[in-house]
Amino acid sequence: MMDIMDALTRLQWNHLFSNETLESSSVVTYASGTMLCSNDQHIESLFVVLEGRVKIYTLSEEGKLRLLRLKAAPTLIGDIEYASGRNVLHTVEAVGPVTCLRIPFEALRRYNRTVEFTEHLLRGVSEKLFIEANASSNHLMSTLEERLAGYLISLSESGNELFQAEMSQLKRKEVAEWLGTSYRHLNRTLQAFVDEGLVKRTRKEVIILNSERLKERANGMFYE
Amino acid sequence: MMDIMDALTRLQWNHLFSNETLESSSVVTYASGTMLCSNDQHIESLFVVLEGRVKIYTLSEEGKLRLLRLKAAPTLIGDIEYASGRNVLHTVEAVGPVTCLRIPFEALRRYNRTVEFTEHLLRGVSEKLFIEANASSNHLMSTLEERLAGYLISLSESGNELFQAEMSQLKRKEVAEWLGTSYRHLNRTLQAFVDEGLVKRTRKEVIILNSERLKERANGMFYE
DNA sequence: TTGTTTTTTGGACATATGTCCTATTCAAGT
DNA sequence: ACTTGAATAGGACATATGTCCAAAAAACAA
Repeated sequence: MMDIMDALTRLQWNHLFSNETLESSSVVTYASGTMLCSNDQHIESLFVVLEGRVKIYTLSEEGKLRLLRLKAAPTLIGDIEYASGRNVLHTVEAVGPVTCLRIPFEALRRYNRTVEFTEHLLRGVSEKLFIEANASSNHLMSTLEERLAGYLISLSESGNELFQAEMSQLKRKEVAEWLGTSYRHLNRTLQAFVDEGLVKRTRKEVIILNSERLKERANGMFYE
Repeated sequence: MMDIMDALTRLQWNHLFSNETLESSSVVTYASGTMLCSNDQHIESLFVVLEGRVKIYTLSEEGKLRLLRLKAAPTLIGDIEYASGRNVLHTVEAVGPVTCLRIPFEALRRYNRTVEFTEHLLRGVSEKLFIEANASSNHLMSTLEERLAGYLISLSESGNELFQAEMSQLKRKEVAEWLGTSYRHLNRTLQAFVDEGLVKRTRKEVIILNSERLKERANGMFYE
C-alpha cells in the first residue's frame, strides 16, 4: 500500500487537493489491460495515475484503433471530462499494473474549486490540446514516409527522453497504429528506407545508418 | 463606439473580469482580412471577439491551408496560449469587420486569477479540445464521401443552428479546405452524388434530393 | 521435440486522393 | 460592350495507402 501524500509530494501536487477532497478519494490498482474509462462512456471520477503506464486511444465503431499515446505516470485522466461535462473522449487502458488516486468529481466540485487546482487543470488541458492539434496537423499534411522518418529520428536523438521512454518499446503493429497507418504500409515504407540504405532492419529492431538523409526525409517532422 | 459593459452583459460575461482588468483593456476593431494572431507567433493579449466573424486555420510551411472553423462572436482568442504559455496554435483572421476587447495577459495574471474566470477558460479550452479531437478522428477514419455527406446533412437538418450559421456560406473552395481535401476531389465526389441522384447541383448551390440515402452515406458523420 | 500461435515479410490488386491542365461561366470593372 | 479575374467543371495521370492473402520465422506451450 502506497502513501498518497508521499506520492503527491513527489509530484509536487500536494498543495492541489484539500483534505476533504483527499478524504473522499481512494487509491485503486488496475491489472494490465483494464480500461480506466472508455470512449463515450459516462465518468464520475478524476484519476491521478501515480504509477505505471497507460495507453490512450479511440476505437471507431468499425473497430479501427487510433493510438494517441502511451503515457507514463504522472498523468491526469478525466480532467477533460470534468471540465467539459461530456462523456469520455479517449479510452484509457492500463499497460502493466497501474496505481491511481481516484477522486470523485463531486468531491472536486464541493471541496476543490481553488484557483491553483483549476489553473493546474487548465494548463494540462491546453497542453493536451497542443499535442492533439499538432499530431492531427502532422497527420493531415504529411505522408507516412515523413512521419516514419520523424518517428525514427525522434527515437534516436537526445533531448527527447520523455517521448523515447513512452514510445520506444512499441511493437511494430503498435507503431503502425500510432502512426495511423496499416501494418502493411508501414512495412512497405520501412523497406523503402532499407533499399535506399537509410536504415538497416533486423527482425526485431531498426538501426539508423544515415541519420542525415533520414532527417531530410522527415522534412521537419519531429515528436516530443 | 460600443459599450463594453453592455456587450459583456449581453454575453453574461460581465462577472468574469475585474475592474482593474477592464481598465487595462481596450476595444479594437479590425478590418476584414486582418490577422488577429498568426501561427507560431508570440502573443501577449487575450481577445474577446464581440462582433463579427473570424476564420481559424493553420498554414503549413509548404503553404497548405487547414481550415478549422469559421466562428461568429462571441469567441475567445488566445485562451489556449494564455493557459499554456506557448506560441500561437492557430492563425485567426477577421472575416468582415471584427470588434474585440483586447486584454493583456499581464492584466489577467495580476487582476484576474479568480476561480470563475479560470473555470470559464477551462470549459472553453476543453470544448475546443473536444471539437479538435473529433474532427481529427473523423478525418482519419472516414473517406471524403462520408464527410461530405455528413456536411450536407448537417447543413440541412435543424437543431444545428450554430454550425449552420457558421458554415453555410462557405465557397466551394473553402468547403474543400474545411473538409481537408483538394478542390478537385471535392468536385469529383459531389459529382458522384449527382450521378446517383442524391443531390442536385446548380452553379451556386447544392440541393439535397434524397436525404435518406445521403444520411446512410454519411455513415454516422454529423457536425455540430 | 513437436505442435500452436504470434510476428514479420512481402505479392497482387483495388481505391482514395492529389496534381496539373484546360475549358467554361459568371461577375465586376472601366 | 469588352476585358479581366474569380469560380466552376472535369480529363488524364500519378501516387499514397488500404485490403486480402500466403509464406516464413520466431516465440511459446505441451
